[in-house]
Amino acid sequence: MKPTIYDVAREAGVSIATVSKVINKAGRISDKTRQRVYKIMDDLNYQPSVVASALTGKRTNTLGLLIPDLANPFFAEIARSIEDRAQELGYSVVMCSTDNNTNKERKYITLLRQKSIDGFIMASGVQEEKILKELIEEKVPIALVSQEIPSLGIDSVTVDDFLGGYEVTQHLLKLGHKQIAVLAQDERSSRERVRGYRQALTDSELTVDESLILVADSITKNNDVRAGQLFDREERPTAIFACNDVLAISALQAARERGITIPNELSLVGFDNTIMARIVDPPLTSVAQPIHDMGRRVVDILVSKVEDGNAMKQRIVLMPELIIRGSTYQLNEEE
Amino acid sequence: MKPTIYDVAREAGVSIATVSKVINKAGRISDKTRQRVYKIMDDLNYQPSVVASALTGKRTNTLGLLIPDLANPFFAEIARSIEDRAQELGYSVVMCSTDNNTNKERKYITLLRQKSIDGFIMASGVQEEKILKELIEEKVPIALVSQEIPSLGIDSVTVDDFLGGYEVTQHLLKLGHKQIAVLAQDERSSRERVRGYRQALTDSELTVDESLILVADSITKNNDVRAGQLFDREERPTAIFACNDVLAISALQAARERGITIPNELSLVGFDNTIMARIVDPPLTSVAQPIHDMGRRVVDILVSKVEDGNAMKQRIVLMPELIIRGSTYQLNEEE
DNA sequence: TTGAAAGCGCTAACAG
DNA sequence: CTGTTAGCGCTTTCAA
Repeated sequence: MKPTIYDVAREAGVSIATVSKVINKAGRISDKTRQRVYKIMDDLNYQPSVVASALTGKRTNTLGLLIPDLANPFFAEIARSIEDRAQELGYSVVMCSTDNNTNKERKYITLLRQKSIDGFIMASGVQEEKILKELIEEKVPIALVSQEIPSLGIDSVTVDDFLGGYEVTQHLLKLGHKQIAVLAQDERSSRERVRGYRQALTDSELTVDESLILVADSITKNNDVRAGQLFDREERPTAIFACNDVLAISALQAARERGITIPNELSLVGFDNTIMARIVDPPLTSVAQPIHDMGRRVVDILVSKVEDGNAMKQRIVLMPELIIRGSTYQLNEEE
Repeated sequence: MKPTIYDVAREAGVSIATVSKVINKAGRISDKTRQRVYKIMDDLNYQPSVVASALTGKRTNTLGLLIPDLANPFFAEIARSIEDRAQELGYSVVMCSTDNNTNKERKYITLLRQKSIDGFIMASGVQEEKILKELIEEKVPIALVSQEIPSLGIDSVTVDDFLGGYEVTQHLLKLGHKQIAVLAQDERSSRERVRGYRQALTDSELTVDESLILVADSITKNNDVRAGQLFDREERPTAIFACNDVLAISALQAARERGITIPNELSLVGFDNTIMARIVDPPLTSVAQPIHDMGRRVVDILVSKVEDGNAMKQRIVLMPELIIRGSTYQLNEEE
């Protein structure tokens, strides 16, 4: 059997209260007893039970992470950075892939609440505000990453999607592109990026051609079809801004299948700057999100809320960075 | 405050024991009381506390997953499939990226044991057998995935790495390659793959040129340098077998930098068939592991051990599948 | 500086 | 079929 606090107390010839105090570095314990207790704990290889201590109202030191899809490189990287920071602060994290499905979100949340986790990080694009409201009402600490819901005033760490979209578009405009298509996802972040795109066009006194903006259906995998639509138009766009690298790469493949060369005949920009952007050929111009930082900050925020109920609310917006690679190119004059 | 079993009991006018029984569908309860209790639980939005029930010796319904690196696409996919299956069976999973670092492994294991998780899945290439032995002695359920340690007789789900290496090599031999280099990692699985490579050569009555086998140091990121070494030899190999896609892709990039075209001047094979294999150009011939199946099976095994202490031990070996894509090519006669 | 004892929410005999 | 009660391992007053 695993030793309990009673075993330690008995061996050390003290009461369990004393042992508890030395474990938690609480109260005043004489150096002598403290040493003795430490020694016994060591000898017995005693590990306090988090379960028991949680039952008395202490924390479980466990966070829940709701994320759309762990197998997606972007989210996998976020998950990793979150996990690293959590670990540094003494927390474990249980991860749940939601596929952005409201039912799964619900299920996971109930499940994790039964397990008394200390707080939630939502990287999932929670659509149902009700879910979040309930959590807030019950004072469960939450922090969002890579999404924000201004109306609820929840702490969050995001990247300035609007700016990202704006910069991408400006970059393409500078290269001489006027026919810039957009491949978006049905998500808040995509919408912001598209807003940036519109703004950049407007600022350059160009009109927005709505037919160039395609929203991919997030469930079905028919992204290629979408991209295809763009290529099969009579007047093919000279550039595509994809709202994430996955979309960009499906466009890249669709182009390849049609013998359209990138960047000569088509410039392509992605978003997220995942590992995939670096390995395709030509390497993909993409907008980098400071993933590492985002994970770290969101954990810091959540933990501060967990450990101090009325920690200051914060909404952190980090800057995106356009990483220019080989997939974008000066438009030829003659075209 | 969250309602407790007492609140439910009081409202329903029964004892907590009765409530406990309806929650756990144990004992015999009249339909009438059951319905009443259910109704109250619903009205109060009562959620039983896993923490409290765990303290009485029941399970936490939580598994620990030790994995080298969540940000690595191969492991991310495994993690996702494990999580999906666990969720189906009512378990949550705590994920820990170990970087194959023994200290981290130790730390995570202690941490998770304090939290009374029900069992461990090790996808991490645990080197220190002692760690595992301890766990086994203390009867903590464990299952390995993507690695096996025959000496300890631990349940595991793996792919036949030897066969994978063998098939890759045969494929290359059939294409006429004789100078086949290997890029390996310092891991058990790589060693098996290399063993398959050697066997295939031997079976074709070719001698193994040890200088063609390079083992990458897993920590430093100098894979490119390794690949470079191969290209800068006087007699350049005509094919490279990389023991995983990441290595393959660094070789691909090194080749690209040197203007060596694939597959004309160099055939390249990877392993794992991650998403990366599909998106590079040319697409990478790679060995597919049935990741989805592996995750599922390993969870099934672990859960069966958790729920039935003396479930049968199993070591499952699944078959790899060589996926031939554009990166491997018939060697020209004249060369 | 230490210890006795109550209690956290639930389970599992056991008794009725 | 239902209730009483003694823990599970730990924290936390409150006394000593």
